[in-house]
Amino acid sequence: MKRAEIPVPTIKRLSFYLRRLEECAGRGVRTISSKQLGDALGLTDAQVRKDLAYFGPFGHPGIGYRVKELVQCIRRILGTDKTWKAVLVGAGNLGRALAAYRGFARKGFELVAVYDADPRMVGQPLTGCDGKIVVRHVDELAGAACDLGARLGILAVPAEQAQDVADRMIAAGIRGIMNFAPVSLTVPPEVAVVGVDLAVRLEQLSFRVGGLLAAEGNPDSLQVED
Amino acid sequence: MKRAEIPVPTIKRLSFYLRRLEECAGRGVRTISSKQLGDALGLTDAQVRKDLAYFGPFGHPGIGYRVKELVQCIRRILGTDKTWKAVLVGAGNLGRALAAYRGFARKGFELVAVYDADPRMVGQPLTGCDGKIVVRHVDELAGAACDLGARLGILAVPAEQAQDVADRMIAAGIRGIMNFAPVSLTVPPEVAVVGVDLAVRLEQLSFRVGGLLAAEGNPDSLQVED
DNA sequence: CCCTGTGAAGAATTTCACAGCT
DNA sequence: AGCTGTGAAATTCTTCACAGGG
Repeated sequence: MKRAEIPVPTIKRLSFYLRRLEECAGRGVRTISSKQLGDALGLTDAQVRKDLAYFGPFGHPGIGYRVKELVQCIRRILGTDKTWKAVLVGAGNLGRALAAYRGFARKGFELVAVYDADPRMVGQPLTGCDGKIVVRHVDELAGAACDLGARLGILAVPAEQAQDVADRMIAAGIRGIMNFAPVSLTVPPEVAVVGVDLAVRLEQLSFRVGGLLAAEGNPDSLQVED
Repeated sequence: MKRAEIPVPTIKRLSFYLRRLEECAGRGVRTISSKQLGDALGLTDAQVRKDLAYFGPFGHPGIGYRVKELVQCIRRILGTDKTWKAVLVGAGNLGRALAAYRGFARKGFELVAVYDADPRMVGQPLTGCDGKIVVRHVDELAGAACDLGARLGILAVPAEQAQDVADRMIAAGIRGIMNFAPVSLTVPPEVAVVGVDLAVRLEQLSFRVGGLLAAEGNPDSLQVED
């Protein structure tokens, strides 16, 4: 098998395959066919096979894919077989909810520090996260990656401050940013950014329920996973 | 201009155009060229023009696009020129953070009720949201859309309950669901679903920073807005 | 027979490049 | 000159369809 260029859509679907496979593994399912996996996600069997085949011949003809084996492989591809340390900036409503979110730890992401610019927040302990994390002032962010070993940053500050904080994160050695602020960040090419803008998602929903196309009785696909 | 089929990627980008345009409008910018708008979002000028031209000849040759005019048009296309009423199910960490999130109201989404299955939650008032919203029991959801006029539902419950609650929402008349649970929902074709799975996004970030491709020194695009 | 991996065909999307308006 | 709207070309992605293994 050749190491071709992997399509971007394939990479996005990998996470959904993994999610479903982990669920199957939890239910004790041993093997799954491309058809079964695809049906659960609204994809064709050919799509599933082609996606997975980019990374190696994981399937077993006549059998399908071994669930536990495939889970391991996809985790390694996505990089979630290792533990990632992350810092969070912004201890407002959203930031605190994110800090308390169990899903991060479950996927191997460890929050090592939380920062905020508001002096009233600084020094407060965070509820919900098992560790004894205390909010620090954002000025202490410099060097965080070196000192704490963090390579990922979660950005949960207002739009106006997002670019500035992103710059500080990068200066501190952060290599990947999960951006909850409703702006497009400008970053050097070696830094990765994934955006999570709730307003944007809401607009997609609004469009599909009552936007221009829906108003014209268009029987389009109404599912948007990503 | 003919009413052709609009590409899905175009629809997704519309939200990002709008976000940028609203920011420009706020700074008093009157007109913007496809080049300027594209650069801010990492797209080509041709892409921007083609996307916008699907919906009408909004541009003015030699001038560009009038910002306020275009904001209005895109809002109408997306359906965010109207107010949408929504219910939220799940008053845990995430649910409460979402209820307090100002961005919803700012985009014209009005939260009219919040539900939870935990009896300890029921009856508690929600902090952060200006209204006097009290958590109700999820059994009261039936008929919510009729009674309160809600057409959108925000699903912030654990994965195990997500499908069941989605079914109840649909029975209650909800037509669009924003799903924060890490599962793919099965819904009738006339119901729209947009998923927001933080674990999935985190995996995308992990992949780009240290996954299989990154490990091989691949100089791919590291930006994922959506 | 059931299932995967894959070349080839087909469909969708992006980029190019240029006519035409200001 | 500067900029849009748009066919046509180029590219990317998905589906088809079948050879071959279990």
